[in-house]
Amino acid sequence: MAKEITSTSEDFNKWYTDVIKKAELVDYSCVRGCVILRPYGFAIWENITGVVDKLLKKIGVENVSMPLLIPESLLRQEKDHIEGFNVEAAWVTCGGGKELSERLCVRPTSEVLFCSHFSQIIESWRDLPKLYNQWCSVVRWEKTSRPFLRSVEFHWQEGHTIHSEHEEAREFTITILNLYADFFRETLCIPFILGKKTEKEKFAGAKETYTVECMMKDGKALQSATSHFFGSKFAEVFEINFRDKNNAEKLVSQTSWGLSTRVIAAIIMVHGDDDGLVLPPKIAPIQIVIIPIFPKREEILKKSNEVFENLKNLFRIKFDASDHTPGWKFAEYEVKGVPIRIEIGPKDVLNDECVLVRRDTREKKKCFIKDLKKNLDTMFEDINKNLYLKALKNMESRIFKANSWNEMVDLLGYGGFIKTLWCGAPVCEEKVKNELGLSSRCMPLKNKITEGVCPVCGKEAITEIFWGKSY
RNA sequence: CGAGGCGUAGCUCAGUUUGGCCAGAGCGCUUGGUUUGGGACCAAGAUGCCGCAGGUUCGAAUCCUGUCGCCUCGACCA
Repeated sequence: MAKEITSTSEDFNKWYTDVIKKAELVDYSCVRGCVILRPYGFAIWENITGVVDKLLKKIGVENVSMPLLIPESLLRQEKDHIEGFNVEAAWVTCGGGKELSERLCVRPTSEVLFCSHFSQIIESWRDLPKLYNQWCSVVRWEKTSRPFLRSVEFHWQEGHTIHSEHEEAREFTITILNLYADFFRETLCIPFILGKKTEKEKFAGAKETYTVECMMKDGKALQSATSHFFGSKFAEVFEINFRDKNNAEKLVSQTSWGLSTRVIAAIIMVHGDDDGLVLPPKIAPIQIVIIPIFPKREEILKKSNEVFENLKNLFRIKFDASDHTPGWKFAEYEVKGVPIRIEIGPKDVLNDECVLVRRDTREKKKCFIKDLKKNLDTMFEDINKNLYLKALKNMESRIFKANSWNEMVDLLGYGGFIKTLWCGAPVCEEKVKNELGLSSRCMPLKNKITEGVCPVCGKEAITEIFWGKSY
């Protein structure tokens, strides 16, 4: 066996790093915490950005590009914001062989750059809203890093919008959250809990932070996309004001939201199995691979090529005529998570057939070549459905309700989310964190609270909340 | 940043305790041939400043000091 992958049951963390290496998604670079996205890994990201970019443009978001560097004085203007990012900031202190008079921060996020720009270009209510986004990479000096999950440099999109009214901004925060949610469900086949972060867990400088909270196969949580409502918190500091319809001066209301290469970690850990990646068809760099069983036999090569030519404009498809054995290729494309493979061998050529094999279920199916297109379409649909439902089942089976502190303690060993009521007090959240090792994941948007008490302090509860271990 | 583990061939590792026939194995890679419906086989090859820098010693992969990097678990974060 050439490519050994640690099994998920033996060591989930090792399995994860094995998979990303064996599937050739990343390689480690010579800079600590910075990884190289290899062609196959970057292709996944390109497919993700392609879909998300389209969704954003559909609702009127425009792409821009902000500088990589932020002057220290600018970054320091909003107090909560710099506090949140201070420890993980990377600084440029030298340029052109000279010490700089002011340090420049390599952007950890671009709120302040957008703010300072907005303050320049906004004058009238007619200029609003501005719905901006940029695709870029940012740097956060993380102490420990793991590819896709947490790295010093990572790629993402960061959206920044300003609106004339708080209500409109808040609504937009939720619009984006729902856009992310649709993307996770429809494109990535990943289930999630939509919710609001607690004060403790929210973004540095935000008034409210909303999250797409996903559960990995091992029961741990991954905050996979976020959307923040700022109100006028930044607008005040950066003086982003405008004249409203009554000629009164007014501050804008603001949002920001982001989705990073971390979603690739989610894809790996939600769908993957002991044989490697299982990629959702819509973002798989190779959706179909054709494997000829005897690539040197002319009739097989010819038939395979014919199939390839017929499908190549409909799907992202690869024809592998290399001289590896079929068994080697089967395993190789399974590691890489290719959703469907087409086998064409001597028996098939005789009947003008081929064999379709699904990555997610391993199901094999004979198919007449003339019916391929139709069969592939339905198979892709099935795969999409199956991936989502399987992941949903796993998540739901790992959400445990607890009514008391003792029940919470009893549920600790199972791995997953614990759902309780909560009084809203930070001390209770702190206690759960310190004594149970669980952080609050989110307060669900679909809050079904009627009445009850907080299991930590016994006082009246104001919300439902999910607890869990997170990546 | 705290606790632990690890750096030897492209990869996985043996060798380190007890310094000296100790530069090794398997996989991969190259070439040729036979194979091919679940990671094929045979033959012939190529590949190393033993992470890096100092030190101890007649002699260091092996002992000492420093340093860099990686992994796991905490803390912190998307």
